[in-house]
Amino acid sequence: MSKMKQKIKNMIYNASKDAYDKGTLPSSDFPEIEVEEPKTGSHGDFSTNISMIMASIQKMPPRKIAEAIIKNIKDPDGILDKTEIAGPGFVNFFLNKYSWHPVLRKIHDQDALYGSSNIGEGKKIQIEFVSANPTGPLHVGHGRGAAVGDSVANILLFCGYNVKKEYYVNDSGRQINTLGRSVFLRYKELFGADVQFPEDCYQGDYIRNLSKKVRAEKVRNDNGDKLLLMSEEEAITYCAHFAAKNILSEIKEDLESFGVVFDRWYSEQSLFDSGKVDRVINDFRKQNIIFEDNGALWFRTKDFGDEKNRVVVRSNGLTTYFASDIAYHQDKFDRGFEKIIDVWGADHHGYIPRISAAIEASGHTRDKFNVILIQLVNLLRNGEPVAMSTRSGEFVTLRDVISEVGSDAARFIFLTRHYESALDFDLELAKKKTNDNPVYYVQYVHARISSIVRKAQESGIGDITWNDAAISRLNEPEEVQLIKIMSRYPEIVRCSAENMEPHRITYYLMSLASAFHSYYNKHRVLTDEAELTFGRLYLVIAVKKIIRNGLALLGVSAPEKM
RNA sequence: GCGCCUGUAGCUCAGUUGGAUAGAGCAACGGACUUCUAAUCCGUAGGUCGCAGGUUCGAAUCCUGCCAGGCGUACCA
Repeated sequence: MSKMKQKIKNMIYNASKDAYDKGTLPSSDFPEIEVEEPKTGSHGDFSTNISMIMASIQKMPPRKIAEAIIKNIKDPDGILDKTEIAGPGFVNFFLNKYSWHPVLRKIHDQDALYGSSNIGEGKKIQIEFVSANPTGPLHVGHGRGAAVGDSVANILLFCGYNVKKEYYVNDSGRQINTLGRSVFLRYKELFGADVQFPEDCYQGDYIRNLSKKVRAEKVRNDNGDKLLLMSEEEAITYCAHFAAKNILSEIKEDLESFGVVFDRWYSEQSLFDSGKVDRVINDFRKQNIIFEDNGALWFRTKDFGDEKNRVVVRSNGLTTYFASDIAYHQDKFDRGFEKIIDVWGADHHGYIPRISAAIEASGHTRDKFNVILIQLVNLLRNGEPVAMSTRSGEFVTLRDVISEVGSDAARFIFLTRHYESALDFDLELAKKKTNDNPVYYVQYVHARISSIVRKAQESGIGDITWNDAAISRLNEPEEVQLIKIMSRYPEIVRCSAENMEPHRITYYLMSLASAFHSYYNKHRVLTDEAELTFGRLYLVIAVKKIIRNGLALLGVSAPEKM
């Protein structure tokens, strides 16, 4: 909470108490005081609804209570201009314009840490995101998950959590086998074999490229046709490993160019190799949480609120993904994470009750498990849908998008919506350098201020530090407005962390940018008066710092020049 | 059928966790560059918050029931 808000709260509390002591208010049972910032300026800088809440307790009409409170308000620091009663009984507080100035000092002092907090109290928290199967390149949908996951991680870190980012690699199971089969068939084609390429194999061109890479790899030792001499099973396994490794390193590259770096890449196969999957299945069998029916092993997810029980080992002896997921999520808690976040595509939402069940069965409460469901991304070009079908292999990859519109624009656009609503991503729009495209609108503020600072330095103005006389010159309504907006930043960040909603920061930055651009157009920073210039530089540098900090949380750069 | 998400200005979306007269951008119209970056700004216009009830001082927000769209509902991943 902002310092200012806390001050107002204290004033209200003390005033209520004084009113009770004097007998104006009959009850000392005060509800929690809520102070908010009204959206319309005519309702003051802060406002409280306390008298409406108190009405039933005090058995008095709200406006009477408001009167009693206002009469007892004390303002030793002189921050108030006036107070008033409005509407059904709101008490509105109008602050003296000078009372906002200390916010600027705080921004300069805390610098890159302005807006940070310790609400996380160092709690170990893990966020797992992207986790795309290494069977093909990342596409735009994965990009949205990456942008959201990475940004949430940044925000939580900024708020005092001990955050680890993880990518779960599905490097085992059927789809990896299919990958190997797809590559091997294309490989055979390279040697003139006439193959009927099955529909359930991966269709994309990248499979052909991989088969060529397999051949090239082998060519160092022999004619490149070595795989044809192996058993089919051996060859497929070889291709599978080769291809998965290759694709995974491409995925890693793509993510890095998108500014996303993981702390750990966790292999699904390792859960089998270390025996963790077997162990958890055995444990749960003993506890009768897993039972046998019709030759398959079932998890009693229904007992934990799921709509039906789920298979963990099929009657053919193969485990389902759910089996390794149980072990994986148990392992997350075993590693000491107090809270885990999974970022999934919304089409996986049916999976939540299953994993929740597994977590509860492992002895953890389900409130420690959070899922962020990312809704669909519709890729458009000039308003027309771009074909995207993984089946035919015709999809626009994240790599394509980044190279076309840039990482900054892509990340920002992914974060301009709440992740719970579907997003239209228009490639042409993302490249536009107008107000249609808010990325540049925000970055432009940073570049403009950088330019002003450069000019100031050229004219010999040295370090900009707090100076009472200079700061007191900041009286223009647009200046006070800017400071007020800046004072809200820490609360925005906190809110964004609590709800795991990066878009709140995106919107905040747009409104700060808007206020700055207005100010810039109306007033000059570099004036003939040294003192005024100094004060205004102090102001705009504060804006610059917040823009930089906020963009950093979104994973977007803050350019000095544009 | 059941479950999850969505429904706010012509379009794309916010909405401080229940507050006062519901806000931005785009598109439309009219203005502002000899001055720190016009990738900007200022102004006008635009609304039955899907519909109907309910909860209370007060509802876009909470509860119920409908309507519409998307997704999911495998011994698939």
